[in-house]
Parts: sequence; C-alpha cells; structure tokens
Amino acid sequence: MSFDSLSQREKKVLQNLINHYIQTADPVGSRVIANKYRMGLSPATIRNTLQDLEEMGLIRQPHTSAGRVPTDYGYRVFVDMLLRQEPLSDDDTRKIKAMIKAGPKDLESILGQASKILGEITSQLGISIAPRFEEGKLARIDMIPVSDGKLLVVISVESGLARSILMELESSIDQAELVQMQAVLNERLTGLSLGQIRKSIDDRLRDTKCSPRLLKLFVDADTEIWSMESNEQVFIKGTENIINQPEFADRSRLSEFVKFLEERKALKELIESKSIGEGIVITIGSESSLDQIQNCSLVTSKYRAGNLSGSIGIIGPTRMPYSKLISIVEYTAQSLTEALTRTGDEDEKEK
Amino acid sequence: MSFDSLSQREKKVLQNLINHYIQTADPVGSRVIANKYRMGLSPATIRNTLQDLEEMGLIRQPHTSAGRVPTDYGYRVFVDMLLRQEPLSDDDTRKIKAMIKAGPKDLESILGQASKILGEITSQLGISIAPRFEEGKLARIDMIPVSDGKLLVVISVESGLARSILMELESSIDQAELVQMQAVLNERLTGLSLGQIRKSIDDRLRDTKCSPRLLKLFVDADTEIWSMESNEQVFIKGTENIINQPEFADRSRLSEFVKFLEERKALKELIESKSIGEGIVITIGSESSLDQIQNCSLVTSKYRAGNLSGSIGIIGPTRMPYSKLISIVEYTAQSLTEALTRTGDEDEKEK
DNA sequence: TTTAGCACTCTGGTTATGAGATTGCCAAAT
DNA sequence: ATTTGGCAATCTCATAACCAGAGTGCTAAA
Repeated sequence: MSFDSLSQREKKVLQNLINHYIQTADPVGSRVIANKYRMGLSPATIRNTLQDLEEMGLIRQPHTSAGRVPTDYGYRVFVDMLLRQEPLSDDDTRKIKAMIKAGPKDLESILGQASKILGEITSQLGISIAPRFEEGKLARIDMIPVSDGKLLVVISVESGLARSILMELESSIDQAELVQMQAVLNERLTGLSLGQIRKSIDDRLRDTKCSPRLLKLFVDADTEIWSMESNEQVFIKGTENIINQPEFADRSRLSEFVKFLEERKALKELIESKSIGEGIVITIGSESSLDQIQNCSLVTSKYRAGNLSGSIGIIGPTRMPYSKLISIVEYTAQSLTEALTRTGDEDEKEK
Repeated sequence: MSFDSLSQREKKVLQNLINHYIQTADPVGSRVIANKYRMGLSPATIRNTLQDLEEMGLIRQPHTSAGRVPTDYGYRVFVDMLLRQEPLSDDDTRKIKAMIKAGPKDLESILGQASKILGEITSQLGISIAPRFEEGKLARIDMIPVSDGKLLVVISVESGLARSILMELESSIDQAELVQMQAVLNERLTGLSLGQIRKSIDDRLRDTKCSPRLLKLFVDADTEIWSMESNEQVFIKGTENIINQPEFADRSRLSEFVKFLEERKALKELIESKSIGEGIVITIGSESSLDQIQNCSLVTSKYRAGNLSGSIGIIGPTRMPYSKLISIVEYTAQSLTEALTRTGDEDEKEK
C-alpha cells in the first residue's frame, strides 16, 4: 500500500469520517468530526485535512457545501489499514451455533440456513454457494433405474458429499448392462477429480466393451454429469434488508440489482473468482467491475467441506459496517467448515 | 354470481374502465370512457352509471374528484363475467415451446425454466412449485452408502420421478443389514403413497428383524423421508418486473413483499390451497387474506407429472392483464404436463 | 500551525400558486 | 323517463419562490 504516507491525523480523520458515514448515510462535515469525535482540533483545521484527503482521492464532496463521503478508494485504505476487527457479540455467536445445530443435516439445508442467518445478523444480503464439485475426487458412482428410460446417477466424492442426476435414455435399460457399466466406471475413474474426468473421459473409456448406448451418456461432451453448472446451488437471503437502504433509492437501479441477484450466475462467478486464498476477502464497489453492484461491497470467505471448498459472504452497500461483518462472515465460515467436515477425515478431529 | 343484475351498459362501462385502468394505472374518469371507447353517450350519463357501480362496491374513488378505480370485488365480477380470454400470441407460444425443449430434462431445471419464461412473457412474477410427492405411490426405494455414517436414500415414485435424501447415522453401516433393510422396505411399502406410508409406517415395520439402528431412520416420527417439507422446491423468477410497478411505490410495502417471497413457505401453501380443481384459478387481492399481497392477484394452474400434480402461476398487482395471463398460464401448464408425462404412461400418448 | 471570522454556495423542506381533471347535481333538452 | 349541458366545488400535482441550515474555502490573526 502506498498510503503509509498518511499522517496520524489524516488517518484518524478518515477513520472517524467513515465510521460516522456508515452510521448516518449523510455526508460528514468538519464540525461533526471535530466535536463529536473530540479530536481537540477546531473544524477549520479538520477542513484543511479534509482537503488533503480529497486531493488524494480518498473522499469526495457530493456537491459544494455538502460534507464529504468516502470514495471506494477511501474505503479500501480504511479496510486495509485502519480497520480494527470487532469481536463477535455473544448473541451472534449463539445464533450462528444454533443455526448449525438446528434443521436437517444435508448440504442444501445447511447452506440455506447459513445464508439466512448471515442476512439476519448482518442486515445485509447473506449468500452461500455450494462447494465446487469439480475439485472433488470420485469415491464411487451408483446407478439406479428409476423408471423405464430414466436413470438416476449418484456421484459420491471423497469426504461424504454426493449429488445425483437424473438421465434420460431413449429405451429401457438392461440390468446386466447397467451393472457392468457401473463396475467399469468405478474401476477406472475412482480417485480422479471430476474435473479431470471430464477432460479425459473419452480416452479412459475408449476400449470398454460396455453397451455403447449407455456409454454415450457418460462420455458425451455436453453431459451434465461431470460438469456441474447448476446455478441453483446459490442461496441468497435477506433481500428485504437492503431494499430500504438509501443506496437503492433509485428504482431502476434496484430493479437491475434484483435481476442480477436472480440470475445468480454472475454473482456466483464473481464470488468464486474473488475467494481464491484463505480467509476473508473484501471487494469494494468498482473493484468488481460489474455495473449492477457499483455501489456495493462484498465480504466473502471460503469454507471447506472435506476436500472441497465453497464460498459464503454478504453483499450490501459500500457503506457497510466492515469491522463487524468481517467477524461474522469469518466465524460463520469456520462453523460451516466444522459442520461439513465433522464426520469423516480423522486428521480433522485432532483440531 | 349475484351480478346478473348488471345492466348491459353497466357491464360495458365496468369493462372499459378496468381495461383502461389496467393499461394506465391512473384513475379513470367519465370523459375517457365516453370519448375514447365511443360509447355514444355523454360523460354525464357515464357519470350516473359510475355512481351506480360505486354503490354496488365494484369501483371506488381514491379521493373526491379523481376518476374511479376497480375494487377487488370489481375485478372479481370482471373476471367472472366480462372477461374474453385472449388467444396466445404466436411469439409466446414459440417461446414456451422452446423453453420446454431447451436445457436439461430433470424436474428442477424444467421448473426453473418454466418460472423464468412465465416471468418474462407476462412481465409479472413467474412461479412454479414442484409436484407434491406425498400423493405419489412408491415404486422402489434404494440405499447407497456414501461414506462412513452417511446414507443416500433414493425414493422413486410411479411415473418416473425420484428424490434423494442424505441421512446421517452414528456409526458405519453393515452392507448385509442394508440389503436386508432395503428388501423389507421394498416388499412392504411399494405401491403405497408416501402420505400413507408416513402415517402407518410404524405398524407396517413393527415385526421385522432388521437392525433396529437402521430401522429407526425410517420410522422416526420426524424423519424427513416421507414428509417432504422442502421449501426449496419453489421457483420464483422475474422480481425485477414488478419492482417498478406503481403498486410497490411504498418502500416498506415492497420490503414486506420481497420478504414474503423469500420465505416461500406461505406462498407455496397459498397456491397449493387454491389450486384444487382443474384449470385456471384466479385469486384477487384480499381474497387471499395475506397482508403482504393485498394488492396482488394470482393466476395459477395445476400441472401434472405422471400421477403427481404441482402448481405454476404468476403473481402481480391486481391491475394485471388477466385476459392475456390466463392463456399464458394455461398453455404453460399444459406444456409442462406434456413434458413431464411424455415418457411413461401409454394412455397419454394417444392424445 | 492553528483558529476565528466571513462571504458564498448548495440542499431540502415549506409554502404558495395555479392549471387541470373530475365530480355531483340541477335544470333544460330529447 | 332518460340524457345532456352547464357549472360550482374539490382535490391533486407540478412549479416556483423562499428561507433556514449546513458546510466550504479563504484570509488574516493568534
């Protein structure tokens, strides 16, 4: 960061300004900073500092003779240098714990719960995204004929996650063929990641003596089995929280935003592209380069489910209480990892 | 209907008024009705009729010296007596057909698509709800150990639908026990509806010699297997369409509405409670007695998937173009039924 | 380097005003 | 008996005018 150049006073002023703006949504003037935050300086002095900060591009004036508001850049500096992470309140801790405990234990229910609780306790939009199956290593594959011409394929990956896909065939299925196919698949593909399988399945199954009709289902380039595009595995809760925020006063903006949420795909890709490393990632406004969320920030984190990893996070106006949100998202991701990894791997148990 | 008492003129006036109001969202005055709709009568005469209609509770004035707007009751009469169903446009027909063809063929994808297309071509909120499994007769039940302590149970019902549930056990599973359990379940429960099973499972499995540990999973009163509460099987698309409608100008109202949509459960129950008979059902404003959608109407219909039935529909402001929407929902439900029943039952094929 | 003072600017709420739309009703016309 | 023209009355909505309030930037003094 090139902003070590900020003086102590400038930091303090920026910090107070942002904190105040986060609470009120109103441009902050020199008077407020001087008096309310007891900096021992007169408003006039603060004004000078504010001018400096504005020149650096950290804050701006909506119009002459309004107070200042932070720019995206200002938030960035704030988040990187000035943020003191606020510890999680007992109440919130309890709620998150309870969320994990309650309800059914399957992945989807848990993720649904997680996004709901995130939305509730942050008063922002809570998001959770299912783990990326492509990274998962195939543990076994099962096939169940559901009715004439319909076949349920169950893909189990290591660490206990599974998903099922309903396939359609033209004609009914011969039981023997099925058993043979299943055996071959299990023998040749177990241990490989779904991503690997998708790329190389053609080669790996070339010389089998399976029914070509069945085989086709699995090697077809556009088969859904190995790819996992399902957009539906994104859970978003708490839209009502942000509708009232002044940032969405503009109707068409709100409409665009809601549409963006509903499509899910873009959001999913954005979040997955951001959460590459470990820990919390914060994306502020224009840093995402998506029009629909120019005035929004994301606080995201990875969680793990066995060997797989997915993402959760919140989204709301850039004017959000970062210091609280970080703790909440962090703790929720942790809890989720625990819940989803609890059974299974022994190397996890020591922790 | 007690409104055979309406004179020809009154009918015509009400009809024109509602049609105009649906387009403009502005209270309609006597002048407009007289001139624009060429009734061959002066505004003054229309005014008299309007007073009569108001006395009957079919229309009302937002304030003195505004035009009139329909009441819920007025819409009801309009829909029941005055509506001329508008034929589906070729364009829409094509879109619906294409929607069914494209994309994956599993239930969830299709329903997702259906709600999306409904939202798009109606410019309202498109909704689709998965079939009610409880009515389905069990065809077979399969169990797949996914990892230590996790068991995937696949419930197939007649006519080719299936759903799977991940169960958690305390300890790992013995293969032999599993096979036996599966055999017993299939033997004793096949052909019964899931609803029946839930009620009587306790009795039906009492005298088995299966592992009690496994048995517990299936007979436990609160087991998810037979009940099927999953709220997630509700698809809602097109929220951006209605946000701009003047009916949702009020922010807190919009917020409540969005919250209501997000919870899904209430909406699901409402729609399922309405769509009992065959064909289109229209629910207008206060007829639903749910606060959050007092100024909304629903146009819903059942569809069938083999022996099961689910619901689709749209929701939007009471001021909606009923005559178009009915055709759209009707045709979509038909197409859905065809798509989901296509394979299987032979008595369908003749049609 | 900080501060007080001051002219200047812009917003936002309040009020006033007036045009426009529509009604209800009465009396005249059909 | 019905329909219509005329007209006063009412209410909304958009526009303009106004003013208090908040905040700035700059200069000169502390």
